This record gives sequence, C-alpha cells and structure tokens, in this order.
Amino acid sequence: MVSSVKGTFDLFYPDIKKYLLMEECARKIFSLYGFSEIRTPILEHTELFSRSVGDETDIVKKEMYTFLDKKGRSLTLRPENTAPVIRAIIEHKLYESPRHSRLYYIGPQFRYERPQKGRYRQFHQIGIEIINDPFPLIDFEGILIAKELLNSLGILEVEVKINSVGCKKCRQNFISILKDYLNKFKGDLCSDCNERIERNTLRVLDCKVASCQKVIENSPVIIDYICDECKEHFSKVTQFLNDFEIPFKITPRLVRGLDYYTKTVFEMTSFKLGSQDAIVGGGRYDGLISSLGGPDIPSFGWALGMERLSLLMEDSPLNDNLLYLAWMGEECLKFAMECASYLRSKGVEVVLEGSLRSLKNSLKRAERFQANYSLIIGEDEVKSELLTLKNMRNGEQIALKLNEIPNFILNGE
RNA sequence: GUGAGUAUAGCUCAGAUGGCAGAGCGUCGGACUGUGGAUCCGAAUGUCACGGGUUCGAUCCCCGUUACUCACCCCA
Repeated sequence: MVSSVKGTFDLFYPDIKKYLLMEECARKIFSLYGFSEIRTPILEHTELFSRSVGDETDIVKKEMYTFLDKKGRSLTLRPENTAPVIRAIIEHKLYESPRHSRLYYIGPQFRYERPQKGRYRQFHQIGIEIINDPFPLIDFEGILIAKELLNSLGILEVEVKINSVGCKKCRQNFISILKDYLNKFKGDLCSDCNERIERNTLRVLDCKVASCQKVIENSPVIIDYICDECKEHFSKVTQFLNDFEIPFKITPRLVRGLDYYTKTVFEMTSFKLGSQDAIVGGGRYDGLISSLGGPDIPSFGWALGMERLSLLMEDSPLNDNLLYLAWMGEECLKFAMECASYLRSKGVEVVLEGSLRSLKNSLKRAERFQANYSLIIGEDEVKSELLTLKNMRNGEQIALKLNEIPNFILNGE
C-alpha cells in the first residue's frame, strides 16, 4: 500500500467542514476591510526565499523543499507566502495600485520539519499583506482583523504578544549593544547561542535553555534602544490597541524567525495547544519590497496556521439539510429521479442511491448519511402524488406534494 | 537534524514463558415483506508495519528499517 507522504495528511468529512468554515469567515471579514484574494504558484525560484526570509534562518537553512528541475533550475515549494506575494506585486508593478494594496491568501505551505502536534510538512495558512502604508493604524488594523477572524470562529482565549524589532538603522545599533552584553556571558550560554551571537544575535533572546534565560533576563531590552521614530510608531500601535480594548502583552523577547521584519512584530498564542502554540504570527516588513528589487515601499502582514486553528475549534454542528431519497421498486425509480432533479433545482441537497433496498435498509442508509430528512417514494406515493417526508431527527412524518417540500425543508414552513 | 514512546481487524485496544489470532465499537445481513436509532441472532475482515537473526517453532526475544505520536530546535 502506498501511503501519504510523511507530514502530510488527507482532509475529509468532518474535519474538512472546519476548513471550509475558516475560509468562509476569512473571506467575509477580509472583504469587509477591502481586501482581495491573491493566488501565487506553490513553486518559486529558491532565490526568492533565501533573499527574503534570510540565508541564516532555519527556514532557509534546513526546512525548505528544494529540488532541481529538468533544466537544472533550483526550485522550492513555498515555505511561506509573503515573499511570493511581494514577488508578484513587484513583477506586475502593482505596488502603487490601491486596489492591490490589501491582499489575502489561503493555501498550502511546505516545510521539511519533523512533524508533531500542530506542525506538518504540508500545512495551510490564511494570511494578509497590506502594501504601501507605513502608518501605525495599519499595524493595529492588521492585528484587529486577525482577532476578529478568531472571534468569529469562537476562539476567544488567545494572547496577543507584541514587540518592536526596530528599523534598519536602530536595530543594528541594538544588535551591537546586545552583542557586547552577550559576549560577557559567553560561558553561560548554550552552544547554539554562542553561534547565534555572531550570525543571528537577536535570536538568542528567544532561547529557552535555562542558563541562557538567566543571561537574557538582565539583557538590554530592544524597545529601550530603538530610534525615536520606531518608538513613536510602537507607542501609537499600543495606544490604538488600548483605545479599542484589545488586551496585549509587550514581550521584549519576541523576535521572529524571518529576517525581513521591522518595527512591529506580533504573535497570537493559545495555551490550549501543545508546545507549538502560535496560531497567528506576523508584523511589519518595510524593507522587503526594496530588497527584492522593488521600490522602497513598506508593508505589513501576518499568517495564520489552519491546522492549529482547527485544533481549537469545536466540532462543527451538523447543519446539513440533507435529504435521503428512499425509493422502493424499479417502477418508482424514474419518478424518484425526477423528484430528485426537481428538489435540487430548488436548492435541496438530495442523495439518491442506485441499489434497490428495502425501506428499512433505506432508512438505515439515511441515518448513516446523517441526513436530516428521508423522502419515501413507493407505489402509494407515485399513485397519490403525496410523498412521505420523514424527519430523521424526531421521526415525525408528513405527507406533502413535491412542490411543497423545498419550502418545508429550507424554511420550515 | 536530536531524543523518547508506539506499531495486532475499518476504529479503540487486549493478548501468551515462544506453541491454532482475540474483544468492544463500526460494517453487512436477519429477526421485522412500507419505517432508521433500542434489543437479540448471525456473517465478513488480519502479510500481528517491513527486512533480517536466534529457535524444532517468532505476532511475542535480538538487530536493522520505515511510519506514527510527543518533545527539542524552529515556526503557523
């Protein structure tokens, strides 16, 4: 037997319903904020990610599905969707188009990691990108949208963690200060962190090793060192959050694993998940467009993990309005087919099965289908043109003419 | 990439000192010829993950591989 690839999975009823619900809610909310969808290819040139996400990040160093195609080009299954969206924006010169400044995407992403709870090799993200607006309002609205999306799906218990990682100029300044500090405690830091001091200094702040934690506790805090502009930006974002009563926690050690972030970074986490507790993550990336060859235009975005969200969602109620058509005898089949066709044209969901069954068996099938109704069509019904509609939830039966059924099922009349 | 645990029916899981492979649930059929869910009766379903070793004999012990689960790293 050939099985699915490690870290991938098949999605079907009932879990698929959660995904459809997520997508539906997301599309609804995004359009309320003036967003439109963008779909980019799953395959990109490897260079796109090494240049944007960063050569020194784990994602690029060890987590990408990269291969050579038949002409020897290095291609990569996208590990995230921000770089592809920005690539598309630049390629089509859409960065000045207001209509294309608010984009959302829904789709699969790929990272070659060891699977565990809430983490897969093919996973799915819903995300947004807001192009060409440098103002703190955008950071706030971005977070607000994510929060509204979660709320609309019944997820209320999330913690919003927020921080600023400064801009190109002031971050460098902080990094050298942090480097000086960390170098004093080299002996206390784990081997990973000793390497990070030079290659990816900020990430030391994120280390969970106990001995490193001690050093980090007393380390310089980035918000104290960022430039006035960045400080101003950050305080406006937090001010908006306060004004609109969105609880948040300033987390000085929150630095994210992608190099392109500037100023605001944020994460939404849930204690109900395992150790992979981030549902939404994102921030501002003012330098990304220019670093990919576009003009110097700022952006903001986040991504939400659908698998993690689905872990938090209750099993969705069975709100199907499915009708199972129980027909008896070959001489009823043609009539049953005509009924099915009519009902579907009126918007009723109808299952009609090919095998001739006893009524008892048909009702059993209806139950297994989790149908709300059974419509019984036998000799009597064909003659009288009064069909027997049975409510499978409470067992009640009523005789109706065919043209009365859609209204009865869809509107309860 | 690292560590630990697990792998037996569609699902959940038992099993023996190493000697014919088990249960519950589910599925299908019947009791009940036009009325499902309850009850009773019956039936089908297994390369005991894969490959090697030890043994008269291995699903069980040993080695290896793969997959799954959780954790580390990192991230959604």
